[in-house]
Amino acid sequence: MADKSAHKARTRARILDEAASAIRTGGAQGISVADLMKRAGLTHGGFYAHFGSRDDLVAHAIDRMFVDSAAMLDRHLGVDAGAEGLAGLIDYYLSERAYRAVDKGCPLPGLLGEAARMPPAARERFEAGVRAFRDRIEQVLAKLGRADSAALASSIQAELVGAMTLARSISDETTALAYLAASRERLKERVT
Amino acid sequence: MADKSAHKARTRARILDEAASAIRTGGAQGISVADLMKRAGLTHGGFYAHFGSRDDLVAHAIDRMFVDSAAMLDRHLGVDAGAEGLAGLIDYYLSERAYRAVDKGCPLPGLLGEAARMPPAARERFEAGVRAFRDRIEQVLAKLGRADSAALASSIQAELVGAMTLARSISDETTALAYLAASRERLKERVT
DNA sequence: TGTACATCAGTGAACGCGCGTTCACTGATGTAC
DNA sequence: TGTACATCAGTGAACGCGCGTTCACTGATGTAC
Repeated sequence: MADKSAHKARTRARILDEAASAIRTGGAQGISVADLMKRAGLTHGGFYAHFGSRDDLVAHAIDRMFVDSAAMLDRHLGVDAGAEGLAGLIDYYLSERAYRAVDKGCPLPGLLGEAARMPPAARERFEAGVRAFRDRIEQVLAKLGRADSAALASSIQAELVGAMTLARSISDETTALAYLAASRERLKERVT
Repeated sequence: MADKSAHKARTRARILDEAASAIRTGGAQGISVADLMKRAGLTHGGFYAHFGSRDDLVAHAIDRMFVDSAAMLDRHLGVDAGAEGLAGLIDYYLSERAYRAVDKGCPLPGLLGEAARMPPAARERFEAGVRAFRDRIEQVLAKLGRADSAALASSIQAELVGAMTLARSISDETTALAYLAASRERLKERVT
């Protein structure tokens, strides 16, 4: 019995992993139940033993994605992070590595455009993730004594996600990487 | 005969208008041929007298959207535009009015996320639009004597589209408008 | 330890539906005489 | 000016397809005696 339910939990986690990866690449609208189950090595009928509906899966997958994202923020903006922490986050967030790892990393660039059209449960999770990201940046700025920490945090988040989304939308790599480099340098100037 | 073909051209333009509006709201993936034709007051079968396929329509609609967008840029960044022109563009682009007019205005925020998944013809048009937008900003900055005009133009474009896309993705209006205000002020500081 | 039974994760055929696309047609309009 | 014909924008039924979802089933595993 214990073995059986552990097995089920592992299968569910595998489906969620595949969903998170597929959504980052193709958007929440772009995934199909049958496709996902095939990627997880299963047949589509078994899906409903794990999730109530496609929308239910999307909401959980988005939750999952922001857990990874929060871990990334913690690594750079830990308790004692100062200006170097922020600079490290900027370099990492807009790195060539992050640019290429479309199926991993921050879920914001991939989801931004369709957030407004998401089913309510998924959207709530999405917005909580956006807020948490912004608040972490603001906390560091406030600790650095910036009076305008709230507005500056919003502005920095906007440029971070804007630059990555733009870069990913462009097919010419040189141009795409130039966008990342330009925003990396500008952003670091702005936080120091 | 002349009347007939003029009539057909007008119908085609009406379909394109509806498509541009629907794509801005629901994305290129989100429109359906039948839905579009109904909005234009026609039945779906007639669609193929005007366009070769759904993809063909999407490509033309995106072209169309960037024509409107170029007109907006011209208004603010005309031949003799200086710093005030840029500031005007920023205020306009991130205005509450532009935020609410999802079905008009700049096509970038709505299309960014799915650009990478668009059919080739549509994507080419999209990228030409992104380039034209960036280049216009760079020209003004260069004329103002900014040595870093290329990188700064990219960075400004990233924050412009990032702030609007973020704002549109958030359901709480106060928070959304705060994003716009924060980036408006920061961006104007950066270009003066 | 061995056998009989219960559980339940996963299978695969089937459903209704909306989609993009095709096509035979209609009927208003423009042309020829 | 009036009639007969040609054109063609738009109609609406039909198609094949992939989708999300349902469901009767199978067969491996865990439990009871």
